[in-house]
Parts: sequence; C-alpha cells; structure tokens
Amino acid sequence: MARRTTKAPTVAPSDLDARKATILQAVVVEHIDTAQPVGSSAVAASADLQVSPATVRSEMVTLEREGYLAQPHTSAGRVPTDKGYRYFVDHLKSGVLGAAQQQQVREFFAGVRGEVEDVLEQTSTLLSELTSYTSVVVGASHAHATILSVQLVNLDPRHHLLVTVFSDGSVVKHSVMPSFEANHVDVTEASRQLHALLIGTSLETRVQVPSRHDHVAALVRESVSVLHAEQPTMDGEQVFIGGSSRVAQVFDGVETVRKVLSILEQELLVVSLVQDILDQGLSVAIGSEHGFEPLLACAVVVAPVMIDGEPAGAVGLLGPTRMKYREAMAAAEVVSQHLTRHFAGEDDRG
Amino acid sequence: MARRTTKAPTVAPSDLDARKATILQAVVVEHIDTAQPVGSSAVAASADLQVSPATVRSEMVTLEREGYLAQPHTSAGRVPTDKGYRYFVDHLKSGVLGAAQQQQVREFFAGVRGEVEDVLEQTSTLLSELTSYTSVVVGASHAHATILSVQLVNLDPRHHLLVTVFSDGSVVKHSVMPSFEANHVDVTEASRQLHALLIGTSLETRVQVPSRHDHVAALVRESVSVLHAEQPTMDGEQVFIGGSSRVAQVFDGVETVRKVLSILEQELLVVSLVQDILDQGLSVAIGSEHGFEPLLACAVVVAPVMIDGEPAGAVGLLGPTRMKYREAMAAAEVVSQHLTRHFAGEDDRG
DNA sequence: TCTTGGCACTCGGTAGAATTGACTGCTAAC
DNA sequence: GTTAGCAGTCAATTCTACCGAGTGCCAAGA
Repeated sequence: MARRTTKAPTVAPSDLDARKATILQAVVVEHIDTAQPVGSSAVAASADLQVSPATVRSEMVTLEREGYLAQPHTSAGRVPTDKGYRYFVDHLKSGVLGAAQQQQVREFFAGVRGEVEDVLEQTSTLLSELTSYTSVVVGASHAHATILSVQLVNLDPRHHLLVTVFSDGSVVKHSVMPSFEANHVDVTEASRQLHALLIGTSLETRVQVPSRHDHVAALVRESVSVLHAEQPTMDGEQVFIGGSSRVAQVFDGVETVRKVLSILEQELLVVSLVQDILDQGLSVAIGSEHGFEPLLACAVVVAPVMIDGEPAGAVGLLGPTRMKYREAMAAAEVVSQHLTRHFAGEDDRG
Repeated sequence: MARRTTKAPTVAPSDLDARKATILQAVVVEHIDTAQPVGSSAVAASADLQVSPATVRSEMVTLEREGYLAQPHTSAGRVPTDKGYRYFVDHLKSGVLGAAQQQQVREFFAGVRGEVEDVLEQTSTLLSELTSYTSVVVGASHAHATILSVQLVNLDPRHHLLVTVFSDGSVVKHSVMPSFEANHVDVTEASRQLHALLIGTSLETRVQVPSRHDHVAALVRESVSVLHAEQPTMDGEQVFIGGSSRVAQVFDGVETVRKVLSILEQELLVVSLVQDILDQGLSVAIGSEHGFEPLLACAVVVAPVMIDGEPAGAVGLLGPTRMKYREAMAAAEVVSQHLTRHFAGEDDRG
C-alpha cells in the first residue's frame, strides 16, 4: 500500500519523502515526551528505519534547512519548529480516547443536567481534567434565536429591567433608565407593546418603534435600542475556561505563564481566537499560526459544537506547542460530539 | 503620649515594648520592599532608634523566640512570620491612596454604568490594576431580596423556563422539566398562579403550594421547588476575579502559583474564604490565619460593601504575605466605599 | 542592668576551572 | 547513498575556593 512512495522520485513541495517523514515524526514524538532536544542516535534507535545515526544526521540537516526542525545550539539535538508540528499534526491518524476517559465522558454526559451555562461550565472542567490542559468552551451567541418573551419590570421609578427570553433558552437583562419617572401603568403598557413588537423576532430583525412622544413610547424605544445594542459587541457569547491553573504546570517560565493567563482573562480575545481558528477551517493552531503574539508558545486545539447542523459554539484546549496532540484532539472531538448530541437530545425529547 | 510605654515594666502579653515594635516594623517594611531576609545592621541603620546592631541583634533574638521573626538559616537575616505581619498590620495607621490612583477610582465610578454584574466585574479589574494584586469581588446573594416578577416561559412541551426577577435587580432562570407534556394554556395559567404566589416574597419565605393533581398544579409545585432549591448551595453569590495573571508575577515557585490559581478556580471556595474573614471581623488574613492550606503563602485583604446598612458583598485582594498592606487596604477600603455609594446612589436617584 | 565593640563562626551564594557528555559536521571508505 | 570514525562544539555539571552578610557570645563600659 504505502510502497508507492518509494517509487515517486520527486515529491510535492512541502511534502517529505517517507524517511524524512519518519524521522520528523520520531523527533516530534520524542520531544513531546521528554521536552528535550532529540539527537540523531535517539531517532535512529526509536524509529524502525534501519539506518545509522549518521544517516539520520544528514537527513536532519535537510529537515532543518527546510524549516521543520531547529537547533537550540550547535551541540544540541533538534527541536521541532511550528512547521514541524504542523506537518506532524496534518499527518496524524486520528487517535481514540483511552477507555477510562471514554467512560468518564459518558458518565459525565449521562449525569449532567441543569441550565446550558452550567453544562458548558462543567464541560470545561471535564475537558481540562481529561487532558490536563486548559480548556475553553464557547457558547453560541443568541443572535439567531428568536425572542420568546420580553418583559419590562419596574425596579424603581427611574430604573426598569428589560428581561428577554430567547428560544435557545438564554435569558438576558438590560437596565432601562429613562430620564423621566415612569409610573407602573406606563411600564406595564410599555411591556405589553414590547411584547407585541418583539415576540418571534430575532436580534437581527429591525423593528418599527413607535415615534410618539409620550412616556410609553419612549420606554419602548429605549428598551428596543438597548436590546439591539448588545449585538455588535458580540456580548452574547459565553466563555468558560477550565483548569487555568494548568497553565502553571504546563508552561515553563513565569513570563510565559503570565502572558497566557493574561490572555485568558480577556474573554473576548479568547472567543475571537477560537473563532478565527474555526473560520480558517482548522482544528489545531500551532504557535505563530494564530497570530497572537503572547501565545507564541501555545497550541490550540478546537472542535465545533453543532446545533441543528449550525455551528453553535466550540470547545478548545490550550497547551504548549509540544502538547499531546492526538489525545487533545481526540478529547475535544469526543466532547464536542457529546455536547452536540446532548443539546440535540434536549431539544428533541424531554 | 507614647512615652507611657517606657514606664510600664511589664507589658501585656503579645504586646511589644516600643523598641521591639520599631525593630519588628523595620524588618517587615524592609522585607516587603526587598523580599530578602533583613539583618541587624540594616535595621540599626534604617530605624531612627540610636542603638548599635548588636543591640538590635539581641532584641531580634527575643522577637524570634516570641514568634514574630524567623531565620531561614543561621547566617541569614530575619524574616517576619505570620504573627509578625499580624502585629505589623494591627499597628498600621491606615494609609491613603496615591493621588493618581484616587483619581483613577473617581473616574472609574464616574463613568461606570450598566448591569450590576458588569459593574462588579469591571470593579474587580480596577482593583487589580490599582494594586497589581489579584482581586476578588463578591456580589450579594439575593436571599433577602423580594421577588418582583416571576414568569414561566414555554420552550418546548417538556421544557419550560422559570424566570424570576428580584428587587435587587438580579434575574435568574431555572429549567422546569416536568414528566408530562404541558400545553401553552397550562403553562400560562401556572405562570399566573406563580405570580400570585410568589410576588413580594423572598427566597426565605415558605409558600403554600397547591396540592391538586392536575398539570398546572404540578408545574407550580415543581417551579417553586426548583426556585427554592437554589438557596442552600449559596449559588446566588457572584464572584468576579480580576487580574489572576498577577499570581504569576507576585508569587515565586510554580507550585505556589498552581495552588493559588487552583483555589481561585473554585469560586465557591473563594466566597467562603472571604466570608470567613469578614465573619471573624477581620480585614486582613495572613498566611495560616484563614486556614486554607494551599494559600499559606498568601495574605487576603477584604472590605465589605454595604447596601442600606446591610452587608451585601465584599471586595478583596490576594497577594503574598509580604504584600504592601497599607496600599492594598487603602485600595480595598476606597473601592468598597465607592461601590457602596454607587449602589446607594443607584437606588436613591435615577 | 543595659549597651556595645569585638571576635570567631556559620553558611548560602558566586565565580572560575575543570570535566563531562551529548551532540554535531565532515570526511573517507564501502 | 550509507556509514564508521573522528575532531570539534557547547551547555550542563561538579568542584573548589572564597567571599561576605549575618549571627551568637562575651567581656568591658556606662
């Protein structure tokens, strides 16, 4: 089957002949395992190719020239570059999760219940326990969901709460603080009009607001504007980060740890990071690939979560570039599928 | 005024004579500044007491015997113990915030708006920027708040959403998933009954639920039970943690960083930590004082936030035991006052 | 009785030298 | 194209000596 490769004299650009590929793979595997630069003899011993270290060396020179490997210093072994990891990941046959972990995931999803937010939050913990990396779970924005209920509640004469329930089960509140005092009757009437106006629409639908100058109309206008204002900030997204303490174990160098934590604090950044990767159609972004300078030392594994065939969030794992890709990808994959099924099941049955 | 102390031959237990106090203070100040053990000559030079290093040494021996100081090893200087820091903090005249920081706080509270949650979240960021420590902001539970509105929304025949609005402006949702299919009419009627039943009550109020066997009554029962179930888990509390990346700067030792982050991940733990400290009537807990083994290396500064004279949350700062107590306490103090005023203002005026 | 200078001692930290050993690149032979 | 052999490189380790900050103790002085 694979014998073919030896017959092809010229290989496609950015593709390696069988032996180079084997060597590269051996370096990556070894380095992921030991975190040390790996030398020619280690490769010659580990890989099943029957060649001497000297041969491996000369191949490694080529691999280094082509950018797959790098040398920390002259008398050290080789370390994979981002490009090397990329090749490794692209040619990775998808692995499966260990039996114990499979079991853990099954039990989790069998037992989990509660609000969507709680499920997502617990899922992020699960993912990070599964892999010992930091996990990211991004919930869908409700931009497309339709409004099931909207209600204006009087807190005090100048402070009202607009409570909106969406078809995806999310509930959001917005303060409405008009410049005039509104009495109970006005608020109730505004609430009724908002109901008539907004039920069944989504945040993307433009609605016709009353232009009258009375208090009720003003309340309605302000409510609608405050509700629709939310969209551009992408604020509807929810992010849950699990196992951020893993950052301290998995990266070395205080400064790296600080940078990564600092990024994780900015949840909007994390969302856009995950979104970017998905938009590029990738499932892994390594080092420089995601363009976040502070995350140069990181690799990010993502898997989308679907609801009704629509992308509706994602799960991700963040680790060092020398992370255990196969395990991480398998975990993300499995959890995202379970999550997809979980939400599908919740919609279909009771 | 303070001359008195020299006249008292025997001092109260755990109280130090003036010179020992000065020396202890000098050691604490110096060590907070340099992170190094401080020696007798440094103390003799810095403090304004006109004695030789030898005298300081003999005093330090006493201070060590009494547990205020410790020696990392024989030929090193002294380092304050938790007890030493405690004495220092107890005898600290409260400082004031720097002008620039005062200004920053004022500007923040002048400009901040939005939902309570957003304000608290941003406050936690502010606090951590102010001090370069990790901050904790705990929002009040709405256990005492009364219910302003309650509504059951039909998501699908077996899944309904109970949306409750409290007088403190918080909104919570709970899934109600009965074992039978409920039609729209039933849900609407149940919603109406819940409204009649719960408006004006707080979560502490026991209410009389209908015992009939029809769908509506079942919905009402389940809704009430799911709503009241929330209380014991103390789930109403909200925690916002700001600047967790500071942990990596401020502590040394990966393991310490990991432990601290790991605690911060467990938000319930953080709430109870802050609560414990407040309950003890403290504003600072140092090292072993809070009884959280993983936080042995930490000191926590807290300040309560009041609404209507009732404790309604707290702000806190978490740093190393050698943290800058005066600055941290001043920051927590000022921010908690502003926060108190902010919420008072929001309730009183528009 | 308290304070102080003097002194011997301890011990962590540092700087330098020597050594090790894990690599490499090169070359010449197969 | 492959390989053994060999000289060379360089980080990491170990060892040594040493420095110096800091101590405890003591005996003399106020």
